[in-house]
Order: sequence, then C-alpha cells, then structure tokens
Amino acid sequence: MSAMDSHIGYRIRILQLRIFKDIYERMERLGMSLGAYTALVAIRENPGVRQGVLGAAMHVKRPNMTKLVNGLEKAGLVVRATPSCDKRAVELRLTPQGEQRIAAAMEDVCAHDSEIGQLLSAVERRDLMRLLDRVSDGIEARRRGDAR
Amino acid sequence: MSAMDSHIGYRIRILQLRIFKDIYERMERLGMSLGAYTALVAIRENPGVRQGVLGAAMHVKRPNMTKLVNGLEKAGLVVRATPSCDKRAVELRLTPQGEQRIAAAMEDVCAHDSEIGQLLSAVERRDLMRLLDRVSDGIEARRRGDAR
DNA sequence: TATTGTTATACTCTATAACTATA
DNA sequence: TATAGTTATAGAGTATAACAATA
Repeated sequence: MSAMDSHIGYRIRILQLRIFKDIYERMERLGMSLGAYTALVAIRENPGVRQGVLGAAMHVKRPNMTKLVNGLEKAGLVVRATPSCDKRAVELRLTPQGEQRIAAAMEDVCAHDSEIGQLLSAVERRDLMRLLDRVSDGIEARRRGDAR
Repeated sequence: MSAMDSHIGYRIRILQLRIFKDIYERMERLGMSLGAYTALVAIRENPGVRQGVLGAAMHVKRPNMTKLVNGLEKAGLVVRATPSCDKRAVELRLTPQGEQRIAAAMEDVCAHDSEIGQLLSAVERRDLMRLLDRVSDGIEARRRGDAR
C-alpha cells in the first residue's frame, strides 16, 4: 500500500471514503440513501424539475432514475406530475413530508460538514477549496483538450 | 445542487469521482478492476501476505476477498499457498505474469498521477497533501474519541 | 424520426449467515 | 472455542437493450 501513499488520487480516495463513511452512517440513521438525499435536495431547490434533467445532473442513468424516484414516491416524499405542454415528461416535487424529511437530513449533513470544516482554520479551508478546484478544473480541461 | 457546493465533503467527492473516472478508464484498457490493481500492488510489496491481512488492509470483507483472489488466480496473476505453520491460512504471491501485468499497470497509473500532480506547484502539492491529511486524521480521531 | 420514461435484465460491489478445516 | 477461508445468497448501484407514449 505504501507505494500508493504518494499518489494524490489515492490520498483523495482515502479521505473521500472516510468522509462518506461518516455520511453513510448518518444517512442510515435517517433511513435515506445518499442518492435519495441528493435527489431530494435538488428537487427542493428546483421544484418541478424534470426527471431526466435531474438524472443528468446526478449522473444517474434513466432506468436507474426511475427506480430511485419510484422509491421516493412510495415513501411519500415526492410526487410525479405530467406537464400539459409535454405529456412524455415527468415533473418532480416534494410532498410536505418530503420537505420535512429533507430539511432534517440537510441539517444533519450540514452539521457534519461544519465539524469537518472546523478541523481547519478559515485560511486553510479556503486554501484547500482552492487547491481542490485547481486540480478538479485541470483534470476536466485535460480530458476535454486531450486526444488521448 | 448549489446548496452542497460549500461542503468540503461534496467537493472532495466530485474531485475523487473525476480522478477515478480517469483511473477507471485506464484500468478498463488494462483489463483490471481497481480492486485487482490495489491487491496486486499490495501483494507485490508484501509477497506471501495472508489473504485475511490483505482484505483487512483493503477494507474488503472475507467472502468478497475470496472472489477477488479467485479472479486473480484464474487470470494466472496470483498463486495461493498454504503455510505449514498454519494450514488454515492462505499466502498470496504474484506469478511472473502477475509481476509483469502489475508493473505495466503501475507505470500507467503513476504517469496519470504525475499529470495530476503537475497541475500544482511543488509547494501547492505539499500543502494539499498536508491539508488532506489533517482532515483525514481529524475525522479518524473524532470517530475514535466521540461517544456519538 | 427523436425524445421521455419504463421494463427487463445483468454485472459489479458489498454485506451477512452458515459451513469446513484447522488451531 | 476461536480463527481462516469458503460457499451461498441478498442487497445496493450501475449498465444496456427493447419498448410505449408522445413530440
């Protein structure tokens, strides 16, 4: 394993696994998968969002999006509606129960992230965000511009 | 999604996904899963490592470790051996073919990581590693010390 | 003909329980 | 009895192809 310690990708992987282990544990207690959480947050911020648009934003394939939304609907957290302008489409909105559940979940997740944030000073936090963005953007730019 | 942008955990998740999307593409061309790669690197550095010890290090459960090693064995990359001192145990070693495959794979992965590393200056790289470690260690410490 | 979403299906990863053979 | 590994199995998450309804 030591040969991998020097890899930035590996370090980031380890950190991400640790952070998400925490988050998954919280999600479990909230009775909600990470995918469900992400979807509910997005629907809350974009009421009436099309199922396909949400799936694209989440990088979830359409058939899998159907299953995810089915679960949310059965749990009474989300309702589907067909807009009259395009009867193929499906618009997603939170139910009152969905609003309540996601508000509680977000509070929990934000508290967790604040705890992580407090491991660093404000300056360090800003530096870390900046460095992560630099790497992230660089990878994207390389992917686009590179013939490979 | 915008509500999540400020979360360190979320940023790291995004970056990790981007880096590993690259790595997975390379793995695919090398005909090797990330788990297989990690195992082969570890066996190379620790010839004769016990299957259970490797599984613990990789955070892979025993039944899943069995399947992973089965695949490596069938591919002719790894051999299992039972030490005389404990006939329950299994020691893992690379075959010559395994040595060859993992050497090529590591070269490819290291080249990729160097490319990522070159997106930052030496000082920034050191800073990023330090900050990632700080957060990583802090999370671990909190997990251990917290009654939750 | 292209699209939005659904169904059916399969493959990978992961997780647990029950089993064997040793210790 | 405890441990190392295996088997069987089940659950997520993700991928593709074929389909229905609509545009």
